[in-house]
Amino acid sequence: MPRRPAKAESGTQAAEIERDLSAIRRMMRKPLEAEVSKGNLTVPQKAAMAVVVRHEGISLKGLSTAMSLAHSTVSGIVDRLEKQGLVERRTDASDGRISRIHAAAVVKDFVREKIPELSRGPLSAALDRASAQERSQIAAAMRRLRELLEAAQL
Amino acid sequence: MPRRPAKAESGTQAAEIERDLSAIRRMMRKPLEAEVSKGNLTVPQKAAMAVVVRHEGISLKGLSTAMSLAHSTVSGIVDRLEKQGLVERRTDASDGRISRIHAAAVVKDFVREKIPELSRGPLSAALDRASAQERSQIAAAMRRLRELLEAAQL
DNA sequence: GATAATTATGTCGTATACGACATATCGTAC
DNA sequence: GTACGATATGTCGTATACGACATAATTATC
Repeated sequence: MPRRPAKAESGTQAAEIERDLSAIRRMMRKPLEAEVSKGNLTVPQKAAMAVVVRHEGISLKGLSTAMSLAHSTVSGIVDRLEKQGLVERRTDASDGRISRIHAAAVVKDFVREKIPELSRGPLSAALDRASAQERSQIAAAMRRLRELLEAAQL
Repeated sequence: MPRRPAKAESGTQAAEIERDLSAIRRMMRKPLEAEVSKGNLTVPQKAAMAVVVRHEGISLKGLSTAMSLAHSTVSGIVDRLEKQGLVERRTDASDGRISRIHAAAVVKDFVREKIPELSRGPLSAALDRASAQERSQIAAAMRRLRELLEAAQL
């Protein structure tokens, strides 16, 4: 028989948070998709480009770590970017296992120019509507939740 | 040269929050996958089952709304549950457009028994490690972020 | 009562996203 | 220098997840 504490139920909160996360994720994606259909990049592709431009020749491992995604996922993203000629894989000279990712010259300028606005996605727009204090609270809560999950993971 | 205002940069916060969300999502999924490979349900499937058991004969539209997912996504989830015989689609008698989703008898008991623990996923475990105050702060921040995104959506 | 607009699903193509497995390469121990 | 473990990547199968489109059925409009 599960105990039913009178105090705030973490189970109910968990369910609520899960729904919130689902909705948040969905809305963060939505407005960008419009831009994507105009021939631009998807959200993860954009994020990957930003990292690659900032860290020219980053390894796939490094990129997947930076993006908090599985290497197999990032491999597919890079595949698609490569197919569009936006990125190139070059095997490292000294270590043949590593495939270093380089941004095409055209893209570097493009990204450096556009990233400030590109990175101003729906999340930034939403945060602008909040006070500095609220932003800090949200950021702190997010960080805390991540820590809690990491701790529970062990 | 990007200006560096002394005050908190919402752009930096946004980038941080995005990374946190990615990591959070990943960790929330991970431990469940182990259970899944034991022949159980995936996270979205579990969530769908919980809703269906609670709302016997819910429409696909209703289910997708409850889950904050596109109807096409939920359609696929129901497909897979149906293939396993856990769920059944029955066209509504009075309105032929609606396909009402019913949980198999076996599943109802199963879910009613197991859901309390099943829903005690990694998120609940993580929240247990936090104080009641922290939990409230996290839940509030999540709700606020969702509201902000919804507002920005308009 | 026929037609148009709306609504609920289904389906398709594509892009994430993961784990499991395979392969190639490096470092190390021997 | 060879065998062995660790590491980096690639590949495969599956499950989300979405928008766009098609279809069927209800409702509204005339």
